[in-house]
Amino acid sequence: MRKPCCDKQDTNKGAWSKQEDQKLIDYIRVHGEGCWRSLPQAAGLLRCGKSCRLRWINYLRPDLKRGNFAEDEEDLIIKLHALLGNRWSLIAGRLPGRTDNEVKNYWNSHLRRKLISMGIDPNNHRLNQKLPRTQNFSGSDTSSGSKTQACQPCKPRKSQGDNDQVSDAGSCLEDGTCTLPDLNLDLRMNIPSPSRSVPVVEERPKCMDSNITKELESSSSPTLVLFR
DNA sequence: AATACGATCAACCGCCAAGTG
DNA sequence: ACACTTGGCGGTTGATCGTAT
Repeated sequence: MRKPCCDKQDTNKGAWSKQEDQKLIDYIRVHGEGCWRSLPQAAGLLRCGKSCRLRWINYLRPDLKRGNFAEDEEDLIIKLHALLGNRWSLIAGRLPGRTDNEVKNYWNSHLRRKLISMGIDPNNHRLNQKLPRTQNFSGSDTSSGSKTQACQPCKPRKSQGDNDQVSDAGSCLEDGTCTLPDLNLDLRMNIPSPSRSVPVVEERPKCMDSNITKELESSSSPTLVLFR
């Protein structure tokens, strides 16, 4: 039997109140992030540590960029998804100010549909021959362009979740349905001139960045529907 | 105006991997 | 080497809001 992450009976659940937000912000301002398990008690919150972490990362962090996704952000998400599959944290790591949750939600609510409407299978980024594909991506033709075939070389982080997404990986190379685009990926957001502290991806901790870079570099198979 | 329906997004859940003793 | 703890991730759920009927 798995141990719960915290003593559920003493914790609040559901939407956060302003007071709770403020407590969390105040505490992290003083003590910094980390030690999520003990944080709630220390901060005087009746929440489990996981909940605090999520709230901070997805909503309260000062460097979050909220609001609609720009067209270049959309394109980047699609490209990265073609490469990485549902590895939202990695994708979000290339989008300054965006969280994995936000990217995931945006994918599921907007981009998936968009690809489908273009006749592209959002799981493997391959053109679905049966569907019409007369529409431009993103409604305008500025960022859309050559639609090339894609498949997914990504290796799932774990054996479960991604499986269905990547099961098809590489198959397009074999079955010859995919034309080979030149993989012209500039997988980084251009930040015009950040007036302040939007953290650039390089700041992302751990080895994430080097991993993704390696992955991209080693990705010899053209997997993307490119929008350019 | 009321209701139904769909879309969106914040939050939770369960699993996994890394770290530690 | 093993067990346990903790942080992090992706999938899913449910509340809320907007739109159509």
